[in-house]
Amino acid sequence: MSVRVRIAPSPTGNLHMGTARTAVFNWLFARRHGGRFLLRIEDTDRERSRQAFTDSILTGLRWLGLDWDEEIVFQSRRSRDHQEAIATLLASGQAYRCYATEAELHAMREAQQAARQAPRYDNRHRHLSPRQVAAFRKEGRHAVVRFRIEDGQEILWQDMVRGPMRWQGADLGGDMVIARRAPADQIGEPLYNLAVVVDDMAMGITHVIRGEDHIANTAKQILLYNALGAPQPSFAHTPLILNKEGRKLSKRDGVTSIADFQALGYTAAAVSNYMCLLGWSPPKKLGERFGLGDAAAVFGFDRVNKAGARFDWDKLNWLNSQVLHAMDGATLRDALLPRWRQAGLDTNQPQAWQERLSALLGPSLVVLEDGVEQARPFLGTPELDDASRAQLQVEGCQAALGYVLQHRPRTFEMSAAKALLTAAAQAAGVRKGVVMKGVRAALLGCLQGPDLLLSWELLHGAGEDGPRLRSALG
RNA sequence: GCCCCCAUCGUCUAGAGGCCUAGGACACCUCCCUUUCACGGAGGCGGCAGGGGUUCGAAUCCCCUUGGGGGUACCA
Repeated sequence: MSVRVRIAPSPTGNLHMGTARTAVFNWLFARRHGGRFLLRIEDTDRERSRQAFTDSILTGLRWLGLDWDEEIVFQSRRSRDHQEAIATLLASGQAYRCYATEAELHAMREAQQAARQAPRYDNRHRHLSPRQVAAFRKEGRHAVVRFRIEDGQEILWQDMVRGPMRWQGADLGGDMVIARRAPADQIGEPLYNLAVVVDDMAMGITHVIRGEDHIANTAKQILLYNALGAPQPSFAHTPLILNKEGRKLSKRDGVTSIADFQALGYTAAAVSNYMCLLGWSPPKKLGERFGLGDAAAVFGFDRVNKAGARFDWDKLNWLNSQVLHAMDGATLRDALLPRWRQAGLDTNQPQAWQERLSALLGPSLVVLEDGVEQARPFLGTPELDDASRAQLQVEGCQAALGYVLQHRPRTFEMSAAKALLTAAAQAAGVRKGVVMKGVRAALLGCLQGPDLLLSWELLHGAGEDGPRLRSALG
């Protein structure tokens, strides 16, 4: 049977790290086995679901390169199937209506808590007599639908990450609600566990790959598969991504949405690479810098860790810088251009010139956004910083700059420029370092940056070196 | 509270009983390259949570302790 997996985010927030990493694992597994990677939007929580979040999820997945294979399934459009399944369970007696009011359930939980017991539904309406039911209905009570969960049973599955798993029915909290409260002659909106199982069945999902936080759901869902007469899929519960404090990464941890990373100037290559590294260890031959395609060729759950993995900015930064350093000028320029525009920098230079600038800046970038500040001295007239101003006041610096300006050749030539700096130092009677720093200050307005001669050459090409040297004098 | 899961350098990890004097990567430190900042290169620091077993032999298997995490919805 061919592999079919899915990622099933709910559009109640932007695509974030945890979901994306789960998507990565699903995608890798599908590609590794020549299977299909599907997408289902779980938008049954009407209160919290937003179209904008659906868009964010699709955009994010595409950006990462996680292409899905079939039409997107929207859970909200599958309510007929859900209702049918619930009706089936109701008809077979595996589910029943519970008329307990919220107040009654609340009181029940209070009592349990007071007695230091685990909160759970006490199955009080599991065996209602027809008379009791009639009484509740006459009262006008609404009802939820509950699925029977026998306390005595044991639920077993072989987890692709964790090995043999075992769960006691008694630890599942009593008969579970599968349909929201509704008038007693109707079936309310389906709840998560029911909808997931029905949809996974309909979509022919063979392997459910999701975060460790779903383990308890898996036990409940296996019961539903059985009740609905469907074979249960394989399960893989991946370790969670943890924040700095070692807790499950959540939206409250600041930068966690994929769009945030993109905005900061992280590349899809680095982000997807890093997500693979959180919890999965690639075989040695792959190294640790690789594309999704390379990873897909060797991916397996045998090398997925069980313990949660802390998110580490340093490592992501390093990966991203590696990606950026390896980019050629043309690619980098295309990536940088929108950011330059956004920052209001002068982008009127010829494309080739911008590409050379990008190539010059490349090795010092960690994120694309760094390319804005670092390009600033080249694009538009720079403001001299304090250190530069001070440098221009250094004994002999002005004389040296004057000499440089005077003897500046029409066409820039590397060795000639180098010789000119030496000559200027001699003429002004200062060390060469003074001249180099002085020229740098005059040209770029700051004392640090890429290679001086290459920077100069670039500015010369833009016709900027003369004016800048001149304005630094005087 | 109850249930479940997990545990190797600061972080991500390799490790399937002898190949381990525990390997790699990031971070950190030093040096080299460079008359700047980076890049790059070469070194260095640093770990099997603790205690019991099993075994000729344990980071690896078992138990306990401790620590951490997840779950406990008419959310997904």
